Amino acid sequence: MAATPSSRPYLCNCGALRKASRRVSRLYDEALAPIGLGSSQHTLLVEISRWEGSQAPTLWELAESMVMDRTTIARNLKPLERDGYVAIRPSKTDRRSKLVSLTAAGTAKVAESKPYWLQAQKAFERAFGAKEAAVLREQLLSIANDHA
Amino acid sequence: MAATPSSRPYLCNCGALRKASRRVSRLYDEALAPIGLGSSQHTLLVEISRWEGSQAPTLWELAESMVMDRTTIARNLKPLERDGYVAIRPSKTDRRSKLVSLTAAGTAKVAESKPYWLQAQKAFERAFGAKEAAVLREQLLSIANDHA
DNA sequence: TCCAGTTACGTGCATATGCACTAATTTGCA
DNA sequence: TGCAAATTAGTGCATATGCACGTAACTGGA
Repeated sequence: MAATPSSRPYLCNCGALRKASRRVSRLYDEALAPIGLGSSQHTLLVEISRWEGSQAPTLWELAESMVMDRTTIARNLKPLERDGYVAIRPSKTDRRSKLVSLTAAGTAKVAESKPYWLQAQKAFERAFGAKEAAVLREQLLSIANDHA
Repeated sequence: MAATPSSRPYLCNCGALRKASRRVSRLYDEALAPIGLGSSQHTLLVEISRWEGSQAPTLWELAESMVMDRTTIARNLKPLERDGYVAIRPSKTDRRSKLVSLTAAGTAKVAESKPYWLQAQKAFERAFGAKEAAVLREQLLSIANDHA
């Protein structure tokens, strides 16, 4: 037990954020494990699915919306491409760009993952409160999207 | 610009947490770059320093307080040990355990890092609000330490 | 005392994360 | 038109993260 090093208050916003992020990531990882997706992969697939109906995003656009480095996105897509969930093809209007989209299998995987994801989502909100979680999410997203 | 895939609300607590975590980590990484520490390394050094005055933590205890996997802690300590900031020695009362502590150089590094860390800390709180940040930290730490 | 169960750690594997540097392409201005 | 500047992506490197599996050491009861 224990592991309470000091009673001094913990002041680092970054440290608190990362700790919570690790804890919650593991919760979602466990929930998604039965279908072979990690929390990060799941988030990525869902994010791509949010472009449905509009032009497929470039790597750069996807990186922006994921608040991720461009090169990180490219690498994180590798396993998903290998497993047939996403397709990456060069843009016809700009040969530098690559467009990312879900395959049929990818769309199906997102649908399949939903109940597992929901389980983690509910577990979190059972502990933290659903309304509190909604507020927290908004705060976190405003931090994430802070283009200051 | 742009990269707003959909106007549908973003519901995933885990996704929001990870996005915010990445954004803020980069803020702290940049601030700490001049002294050659990453945000994660800085947090780790500070966490170890919080044991000052009491028995040095074992890898297991440190992992607990960092909300990190045991093996992750061990590996993250490697660069810090290599650079002479932390010492890892076997426990004399339990030969399975290893105790982690700061070296003199490590203690000095924590002191040296403070103004750089403070700069990131203030930048964050300038944008998010100091009081709001304090509340957010408490929430994040309660999530991180949720032993449910 | 001795062994079964528990505990603390290390290694191999796979993914996650971002920076510096490089290559190809596009764009805008002279 | 033509080239300098900006944009988009890829590679190499280093660290971050956790799981499965294996090993050594401790602990408690028969």
